[in-house]
Amino acid sequence: MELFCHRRDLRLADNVGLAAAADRGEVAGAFVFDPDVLDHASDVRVRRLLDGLAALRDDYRDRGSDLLVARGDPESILPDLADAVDADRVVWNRDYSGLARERDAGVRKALNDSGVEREAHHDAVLHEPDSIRTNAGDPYSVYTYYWKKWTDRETDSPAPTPAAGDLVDVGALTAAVGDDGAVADGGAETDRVAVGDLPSPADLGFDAPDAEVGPAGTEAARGRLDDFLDEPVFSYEAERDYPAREATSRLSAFLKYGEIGIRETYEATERALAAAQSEGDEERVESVEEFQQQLAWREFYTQVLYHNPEVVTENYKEYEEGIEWRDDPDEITAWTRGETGYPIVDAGMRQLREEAFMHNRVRMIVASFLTKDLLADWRHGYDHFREHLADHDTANDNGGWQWAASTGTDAQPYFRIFNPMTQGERYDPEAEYITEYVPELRGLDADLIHEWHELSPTQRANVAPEYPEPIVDHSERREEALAMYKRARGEDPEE
DNA sequence: TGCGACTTTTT
DNA sequence: AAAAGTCGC
Repeated sequence: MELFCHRRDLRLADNVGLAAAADRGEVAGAFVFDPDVLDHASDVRVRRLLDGLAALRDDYRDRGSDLLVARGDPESILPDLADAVDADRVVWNRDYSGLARERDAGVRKALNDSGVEREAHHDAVLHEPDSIRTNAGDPYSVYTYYWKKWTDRETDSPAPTPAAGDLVDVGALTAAVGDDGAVADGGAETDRVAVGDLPSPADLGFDAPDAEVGPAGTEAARGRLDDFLDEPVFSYEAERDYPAREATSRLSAFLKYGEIGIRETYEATERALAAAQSEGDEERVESVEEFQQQLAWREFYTQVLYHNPEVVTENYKEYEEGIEWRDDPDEITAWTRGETGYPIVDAGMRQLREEAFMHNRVRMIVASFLTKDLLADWRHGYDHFREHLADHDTANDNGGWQWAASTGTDAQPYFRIFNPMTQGERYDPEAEYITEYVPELRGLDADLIHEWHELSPTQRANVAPEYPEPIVDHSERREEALAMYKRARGEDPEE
C-alpha cells in the first residue's frame, strides 16, 4: 500500500505520481492542510482550493475510495499517516517554488527518519526546470530561445487514470483512521485526519470571499478545454487581446490547482494543431501555436523561479542605484479599488474583485499603470494579485509583474510605458468591457469614455458625476517614470 | 566573437 | 524612427 499526497495536482487523471503508485499496487490519496502554506493563502484561494478538493474527493468516491484530509505540519503528520494506513511509501509530484522545495526537503527527511520510502515525480510541467538549458548549460533568461527548445522537445503522453481497483476501499480508510481522527503515535496535538471531510474556510481561519471564484475540478476543466479547442483556439491570435470577446482559454486556475494535467492539455492542443495544418490555414495554425506559447511561458517562469527563488521578493534585474518608488498610499489604494479615473484600469481592478480573475491584456495595463503611472513598487501589485486572483501562481505572477516593472528576465524596456487611454481605445473600442465593470460609465458613448482624461472637470461632472476624476496626469507621470528609471540606472534624467 | 534578435509600445 | 542593452549561438 502506498500513500499519494496531492498538493497542486488535484486530479486522478494524467497524474504521474499517482499513476506510478497505482501501477505498483493499491494507493490511498491524501491532502494535507499545511499551516505554513495557509499563512500565505487568501480568502479567494482557500475557497478555490476547497472547491477543487471537493471535486477531487468526489472523483475518489466515484471509484469506491475517498480522500484522506489531514491538518498539520506535513513533516509530523505524514509519517504518522503512513503508519496509520500501513503505507510503506509516500509519493508526490514535485513543486518548484522555493518554499515548496524547503517543505519537501523537510518531509523527505522526516519520512526517512521514520523508515518510510518516498518518491517525487516530474508532473507539473512538460519539461522540468533543469531539462531545458542553453548550449552553454545555463538556465535561459530570454524567452524566445527557451521556446525554441521547449517546442522541439519530445513530450510525454498523459499518465493513465487509476482504476477503481487501484484505490484503497473507503471502508479500509475509515477503519485505519479511526473515530477521533487523531493520528496515532506521538504526532502533534493538533494533527487530525478525516476521511473525505473537508474543513470550512472558517475552520481554516478564512472568510468567505466577496468574489465568485469560478468552477473547479477535472470535469469542469476538461469541459473548458474542449470548448476552447473546439473553435476559439483557432482565432486566438487575433482575438485574445480583446477583453470583451472572452477569447482566452480561462484554464489558468485549473492549471494552477492541477485539476487538469499538462500532458493531457498539450496533447489536445497538438491534435488541434494537426487539424489546422491539414486544412492548410496558416492563421489557424499560428493561433494554436500562439496558445501553446502561453503554456511555454508558464514553464519559462517556473524555471526562472526555480533557478532564482529570491525573485519572489527581489528584483531579478537590479538597477545600479536602486529604484526609488514613489509609493503613495492613497494612489495605491485608489488602484486596488478601481477608482483611478482611468476607465480600462478601473474595469480591470473591479473585475479582479468581482470574479477573482482579470483578462491578461488588462493585467498588463493595470500593472503598467501601477508601476509607471503611480510609480509604485511592483510588490504592491503582486501582493494584491496574490490576495485576489483565484489563479495566482507565484512563478507566473511574479514573472508578469517583474516584466511590467522592467525588472524581470526578458522584461520590457523601462521606457516602454503603456498609455492607458490608447490601450482602452485599441482593445475595448466599444467600451463593452469597461462598462460591464464600471457602471458609472454605462450609457455614455465609447468615444466619451476613451476621452475621459481630456474632458474638463465640468464636462466630467455632467456626463458621469459618480465616476472619479483621473488621479494622475499620464503624460506628466510618464516623464517622471522615465526620470525615476534613469536615476536608478545612474543616469542624469535631464539628458 | 561578432552579430542577429529580442511577447504584449509610445510619441 | 528612436527610445538600451545584452543574451545566446
